[in-house]
Order: sequence, then structure tokens, then C-alpha cells
Amino acid sequence: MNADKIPDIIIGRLPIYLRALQRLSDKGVQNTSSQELGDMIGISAAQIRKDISQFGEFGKQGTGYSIPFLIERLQSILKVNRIWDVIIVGMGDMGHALARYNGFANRGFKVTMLFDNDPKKIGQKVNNLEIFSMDVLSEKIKQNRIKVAMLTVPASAAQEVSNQLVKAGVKAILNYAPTHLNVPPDVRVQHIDPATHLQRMTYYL
Amino acid sequence: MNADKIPDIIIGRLPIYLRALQRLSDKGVQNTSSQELGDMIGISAAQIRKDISQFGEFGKQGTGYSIPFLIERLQSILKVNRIWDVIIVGMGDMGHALARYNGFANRGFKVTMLFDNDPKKIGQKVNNLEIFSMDVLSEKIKQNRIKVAMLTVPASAAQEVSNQLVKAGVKAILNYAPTHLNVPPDVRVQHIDPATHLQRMTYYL
DNA sequence: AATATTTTGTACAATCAGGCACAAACGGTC
DNA sequence: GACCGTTTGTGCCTGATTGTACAAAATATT
Repeated sequence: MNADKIPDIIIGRLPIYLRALQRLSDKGVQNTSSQELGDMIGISAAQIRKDISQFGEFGKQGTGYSIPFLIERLQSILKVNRIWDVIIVGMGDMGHALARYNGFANRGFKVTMLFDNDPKKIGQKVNNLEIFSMDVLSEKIKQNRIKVAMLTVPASAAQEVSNQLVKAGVKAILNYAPTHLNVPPDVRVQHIDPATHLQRMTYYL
Repeated sequence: MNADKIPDIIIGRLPIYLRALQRLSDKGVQNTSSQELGDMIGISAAQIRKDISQFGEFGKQGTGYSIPFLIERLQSILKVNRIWDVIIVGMGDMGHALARYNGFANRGFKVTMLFDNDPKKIGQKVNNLEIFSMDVLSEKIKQNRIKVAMLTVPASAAQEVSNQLVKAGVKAILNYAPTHLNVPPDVRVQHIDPATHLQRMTYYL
């Protein structure tokens, strides 16, 4: 085990491995190899072995990896061997879609609260969750010790809302607004911007 | 100019630069420096200068970069100085949200067709666009020479639909299904999976 | 039991990416 | 016109990342 300082680029691949392993597990497969896993997800076998070996010797020569065991290890490393309560701020179309998404369930997350500043939306329910006013955002975050938020407000409001989230104690923000967020170093941000992702591909067309 | 072989990691940053520049431009700013831009988006000034200089000498010592000029150059490099017709396959909540998203307009893309295999959805309109049957997917893609698609079908169907897209001529796929897609080397894929993005952050909590 | 096959974990090598620092160029001021 | 402050583009260096190859370990086969 070499837990001192794992590069972020390796951490970023672990969820990919985990997703593929869960897929294999769902199909009833019990064992796999770095070769098979690599073929599945388009990553070299050596890279997978090296990444995994950063955290311990989880495989066995000759037979590869036990899928249930490796899943358990990766979940534990990524801290998704528990359920994180997640909030959604901004109940436009994207917020709605995420609130109704059922893909979080077995991956360590549960959407527990929704927020918007539109009086017409406040009090309504989406997927059995009430939409709260932004006025109670900070209070609710602190009360429920929320650490993870998805931000689906317009770009013009994103930085200000982000500041509120951080001030209330949120440490991980999944940002759907097409703008950069300025946050303190102890807060993590991941950006999802379809136009940016598309532009990254058109270069090659 | 050194166009031989630009690393993908640099291409990936250009849309970020472009987005920030357009934001400045919208505020009426005419000039900027690598320093200012870097502070905005959390990237070192040296990196920005080096990335941009891969494509030519767009700046001027002492004064920095002309924003309209740099925007024009980046759009041209990324081939978004035109409008790409984009289709959405899979009209669940995410497909709906993307169909109604108005953030593509000035960034080089326009959603022009929607597809689903649910007879109840076929023929309905979303954002003034009719939902077509999957039966006509290939035909419509070829007819309209579609190169870019957003894939918002369930994971279980993603690979098969992806095959259809590729066979019909699509070269860039924005994949919202939580699964890896196997495509030929001349097809680009970008993955958007909220659970994966979240798991990448929980490690640090 | 001996041999062949598979597969891991890692040492080493090679490549890639990012930061530093500075000459050169530009605009403004005196 | 000389000087000053600013900012680019780039050469060099360092550190990070990936690929190669192989010993060791496990299983399968004869």
C-alpha cells in the first residue's frame, strides 16, 4: 500500500473500473483479468494493474482479480461503500432530469433535497422530493451535513450559489453551469458542459 | 504554426479558453492577457500561452490578446465557426433536457432531430422538434449528413445504438449512458456520467 | 511430478506535460 | 528619442505518466 499521494489522474480512472466491474458482476461474472477489463474499457492492461496496485495487492497471479473483492476495495477507496446525500440546486430541465435519474442508487449517492429560487416552483414535488427555497439552502445543508451538491443554475448565478454552498459546508460540486467556479482548495469541482464536450470533438472532424 | 500533432489534452483546454473569452466578450472587454485569463479559469498563464502558441502567434507583447481575434481563431481551430447539426437519441428526461437546452446556440451546435423507440413518444414534439422512430435513424442521419450525436438511451441499449450511429456516418458521440462505448478509431466519444464524476470527488472527502 | 500457461506486480525506460525564466517586442511617459 | 512597465513566445528543465518486459506465483495439463 502506498497511500501517501495518489495522482488525481489515477483516482479519475477508478470510477471507470468500478463501473465496468459492476457491469460484469451484474452479469454474474466472478473473476476477471487486467487484460479483459482493459479490452472492455479501452485502457491498457498494464495501466490498470499499475493503478490498482497503488492501493494494495488485490490480484492473484494466474487467475486475476476476484470481482466482488475488487469492487469492495474500489468502493472503499472511493468512499462510495456508503450513501452520500446529494442536493440539487436549480430545478430547470437539467435539475428535473437529475432529480428523476435512477442511476445514483447503487453507486453511492442519493438525491435528498432540491432547491430553486422561483416562487412558482417552491413547494412543488419532483420524484417525491419537495423543492425548497434558496432562503433555507444554507440552513438545510448544515442541518443535514450535506457535502455533495449538483449545481444546475444559469451560468450567471453559478458563482454566487457556489459561494453559498461552500460557505455552508459543501465540499464537492458537480457543476452543470457553463462557467468556471472559483472555490477554496479544499473543495472539489467537476464540470459537465455539453457544448464544451462537443467542441472537444469537432476539432477532429 | 506547428499543426503536425497537437496533444488531445491541449485540444481539451481550448473550449475552456473559448468559453471564458466569450464571457469576457459579452461583458464588452476587448483585450486580455494570459495572466488574466488564467486567473479566471484556474490555469497557469504559461500554460495558456504555450497552448495558444501551438497554433500561431496570436498575441502581442505588452498588450496581450485581442479577444475578438482570439475567439475567431479558437472557433476556427475547433471548427465551431459554423453550426453543426446535432441529433439526440433517447428522449427520456435527459434527452428532453438537452432538446430544450438553449446553451448550444452560440457555441457551434444546433439540435435538429430527436429519436426514440417508444411508440407513445414518436410523433410528439419537444421544443418544436418532432420525435422520430429509431427505424428512420440511419436514413435521416445519412440524408442530413449528421456527424454529431448525443446518446441518452439506457446503458443496456447504448452500444447497439452507438453501432447504428457509427454505421450511418456519425463521427462524434456525446455519451450520457453510464457505459463505455466501443467505436472505430475515427469516431470520437466523450462520456458524461454524473455518478462517475461524483465518485471522482468523494475520494477526497 | 514435471511442464506449460496465465497473469500479477514492478523495475526500468521512454515519452509527455507543465513550470520557470528570459529575450524580444509593444505601448506609454517624460 | 530614451526609458519603463507589461506581456508574449519559447528554450530548458523537472516531474509526471505511460509502456515494456520479466520474475514470481498460481492454475491447468500431461
